Amino acid sequence: MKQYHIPVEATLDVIGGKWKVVILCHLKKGTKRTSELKRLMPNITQKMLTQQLRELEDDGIIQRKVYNQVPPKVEYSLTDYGSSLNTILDDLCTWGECHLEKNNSTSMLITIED
Amino acid sequence: MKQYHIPVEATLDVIGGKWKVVILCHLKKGTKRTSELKRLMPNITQKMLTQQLRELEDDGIIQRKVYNQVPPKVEYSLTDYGSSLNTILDDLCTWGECHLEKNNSTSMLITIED
DNA sequence: CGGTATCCTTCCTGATACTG
DNA sequence: CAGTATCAGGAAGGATACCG
Repeated sequence: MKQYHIPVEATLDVIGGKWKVVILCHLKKGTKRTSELKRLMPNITQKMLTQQLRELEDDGIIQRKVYNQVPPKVEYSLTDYGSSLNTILDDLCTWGECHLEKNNSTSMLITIED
Repeated sequence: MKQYHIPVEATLDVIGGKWKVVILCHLKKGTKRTSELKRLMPNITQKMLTQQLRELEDDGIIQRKVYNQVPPKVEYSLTDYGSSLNTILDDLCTWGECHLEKNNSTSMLITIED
């Protein structure tokens, strides 16, 4: 069993992956299909997207719903437990916005509209 | 210039390093010497500790104070700007505590007393 | 459309030695 | 004490091709 030295390490184990916070920020706004997530994160590879989604699912943060149809359709959404991260996710987003403003670098931001 | 797709990526660029949140959680409780940080994080290597501290310093999150004496003494502390992360750090810690409790895994936690 | 498998690069670790 | 340097090995992440 894994051993931590301070509790925050447990949080990082769950949301510390390179793309997990970004994925959760998108899912916080609502259910998304795999292809939607991919489009919202142009720089993520298919492999990493699947991998990070699986780990979040295994930790009970997100829910995976498969529609048995052709072509396939898979939807991801936050679980109730995952929603307990909403405050943190909001604060992380807000801090990022302020950080960008502070550096007069709003031009650094490209927002892909939903 | 770096391009982001959503603001939270800017936050992750600053505190997304493998050990940065843990370091910041320790510094939030007060100024620490290098050796203290090393003791609080037994699993971090000297190299990574120095590296993560440098990056945090470059981003204006922490302050490095060198005392010109023998043996050398170096102290690290949060800057005012770094303190703007305090709420986030607290929430991350709290969530980790709840997560550990939920999994009935308080035994997973080893706290090294200051 | 969603996911796997393979290969490759980069980052991180561990150990050790060395400097001011 | 704090930091740098080196090098080997492992883990995490990325690029590409392929499958149902």
